[in-house]
Amino acid sequence: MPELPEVETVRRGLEPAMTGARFTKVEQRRADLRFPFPPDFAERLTGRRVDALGRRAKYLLADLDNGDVLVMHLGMSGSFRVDADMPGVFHHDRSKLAAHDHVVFHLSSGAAITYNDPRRFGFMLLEPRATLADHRFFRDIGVEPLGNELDGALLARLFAGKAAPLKAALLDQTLIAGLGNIYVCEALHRAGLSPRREAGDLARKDGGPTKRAELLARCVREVLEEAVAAGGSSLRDHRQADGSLGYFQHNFRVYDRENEPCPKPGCRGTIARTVQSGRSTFYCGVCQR
DNA sequence: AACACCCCCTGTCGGC
DNA sequence: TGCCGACAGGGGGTGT
Repeated sequence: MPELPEVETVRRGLEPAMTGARFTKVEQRRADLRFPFPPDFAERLTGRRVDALGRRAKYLLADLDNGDVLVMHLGMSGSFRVDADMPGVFHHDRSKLAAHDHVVFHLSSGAAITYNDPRRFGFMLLEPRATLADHRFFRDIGVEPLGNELDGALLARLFAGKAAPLKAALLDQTLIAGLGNIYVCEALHRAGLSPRREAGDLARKDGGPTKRAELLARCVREVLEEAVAAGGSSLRDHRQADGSLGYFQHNFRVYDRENEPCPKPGCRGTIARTVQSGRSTFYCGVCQR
């Protein structure tokens, strides 16, 4: 599920239970997810307090009271579940564990937070806050699309000289961080731009932004903001931390809508599917140029 | 440097 | 019904 709006939704769901709480017990139920857990993972977390729960791109960042950061990435299929008010009730004493529940955080708030991830493309790291920006996973991460920086001018600067198609450039986390396959397709449709158009085409010769760059920057922000407001998208029954469903999937205009009529008012096109960089692209060949 | 691929892993779905 | 391939929200690593 998780692109920026979904990760932000997870962050908001976990924040009340985590912030200010201490880890009273950490159950690590296997040695690795995508990567091995950090050495002594459970021991190093136990007793620590969470000072703040943040997000960078698609990463969740729990700032701990000893200067470390618990970094969590959901990969393709990761999710968190919060069971509130269960002091002393440990999952391994009950039959509450589900398949693919890999980590359980028991917190002094009384909440138990369970990480579930069938495909195990997610991972957790424990890194000092002071050097996190230098970590190889974070060193080259691009701009936050919902921060104040992303406008047509910046988009043009990022894309200038790039021969890659817009689809690939928007997916490139070293340029803009947090967009994934769904929201790239949606933003391009809103902007009326072909996913195949050269990214460099959005910069003028003098490096300034074209009208298309201004429009695309607006559409990227708009679709992400709407999705965050809707609690993200719930595909394949994916749920928010509190068990509720995000509903932005009902607002998809092109994603997973191959052969449906283009929803743009007045457009007579049909949504097509193609493959770019090994991922499905959904678009309307009539109104997206 | 800037691609294009392949891979990690499990579950689901459509076609035969 | 069962089997098999294709595909799924990500992204690190390798090779050209």
